[in-house]
Amino acid sequence: MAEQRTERADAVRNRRAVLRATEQLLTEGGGDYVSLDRVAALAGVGQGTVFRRFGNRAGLLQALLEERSRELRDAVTHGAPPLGPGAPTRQRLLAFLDGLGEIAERNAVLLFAHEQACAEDKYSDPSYQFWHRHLSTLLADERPDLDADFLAHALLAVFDGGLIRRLTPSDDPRRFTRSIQQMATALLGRD
Amino acid sequence: MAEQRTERADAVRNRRAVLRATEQLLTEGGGDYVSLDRVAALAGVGQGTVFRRFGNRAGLLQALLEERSRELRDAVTHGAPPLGPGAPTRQRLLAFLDGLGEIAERNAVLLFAHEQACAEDKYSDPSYQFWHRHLSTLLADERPDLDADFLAHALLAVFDGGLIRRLTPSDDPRRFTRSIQQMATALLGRD
DNA sequence: CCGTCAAACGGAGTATCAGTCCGCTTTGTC
DNA sequence: GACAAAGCGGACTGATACTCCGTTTGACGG
Repeated sequence: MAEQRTERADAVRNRRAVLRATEQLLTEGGGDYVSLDRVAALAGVGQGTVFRRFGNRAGLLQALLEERSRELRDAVTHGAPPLGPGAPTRQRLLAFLDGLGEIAERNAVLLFAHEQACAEDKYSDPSYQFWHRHLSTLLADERPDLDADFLAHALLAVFDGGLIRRLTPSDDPRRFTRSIQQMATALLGRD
Repeated sequence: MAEQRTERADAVRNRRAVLRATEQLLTEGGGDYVSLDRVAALAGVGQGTVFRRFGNRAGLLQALLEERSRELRDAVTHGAPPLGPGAPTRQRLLAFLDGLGEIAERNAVLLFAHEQACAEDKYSDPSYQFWHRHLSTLLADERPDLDADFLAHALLAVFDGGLIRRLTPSDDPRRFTRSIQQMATALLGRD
């Protein structure tokens, strides 16, 4: 609970270097290109450092993903409408899908690499659980007659890196988001 | 196109042995336990044989999966209603989800291993494309106003090995199928 | 400014796999 | 039974995730 010692200066420097190296390798050569020795080499650190910091490959990608979705997470809990509390449920839901969709579209490669690395633990990941809880709550509020827990999983399952890559042509980068919003609307019905 | 030579007797024997070995390892120790040298050893063949026959790890799992879904595939194209042609679209769709759901529930581990191994190629897989085409056609027929192509991908995305494992408690083995049927029904609306 | 020590580091080492290669064996056929 | 083609085996390669431990570094009290 209490306070943790301040992170050592070299530790901070290295953590950043590793994340930036990961980003660079990811854009340069895709998910498979991000091997941990390459990351370490490019960041100018030893492999041990990478692992001490991030635990494993999945943790590294996870950290990067979280860095890129922190804003949405905050907006959803403390932000203003339509994302944050206060707005009508249906509107919040569509706004949330828009936000998550944009992140996913812009990070399809990272998302895919993360899914591969996570394997089964994807569902125990705090980030996943957060999105799931949020979605599930909104869905339950709007359609108490349906199985909100399942539907939340189902909607999140569509945020698949590989699928999004297929469904995101460069001339229409928001195609995926539009489609999933349409799907959610159909799911909620006209009411 | 013409005819291919009949498969040599030893080849048949080995192919079967490899598939059976894969099954056994899968149930014994899960997806990660199925390494190709283990499969080869248990089947009593060399690794080369496994690769010549199945191409790679994904191909091996794919073959097993296809073996276990061939029946549904046939029923969908040539079978009697409610799966086959002739029945009302909505009924065919629910019957199809029931069939695919049962296969998925019973083979969640295999499904998961296959997804891991396939990586991105999952979507180019003939089996995937077949299910997608079928679903897409049915959806387009029932709700021409929606994006059937996307919805078919979305529904198939929910057939995720890891998710199904989580959603399939032993005391209620059809939970997943029921939920996805409910979801499809909501999606199609009351009409 | 310096001594101390826990925290952090580096990178060689380990274990495990997917997938290849090529000399040898089996099978089907005439 | 001889021949060619199809198939076989398993050692080998290359890649990669992750570990281990001797060494270095930085924060901090004196």
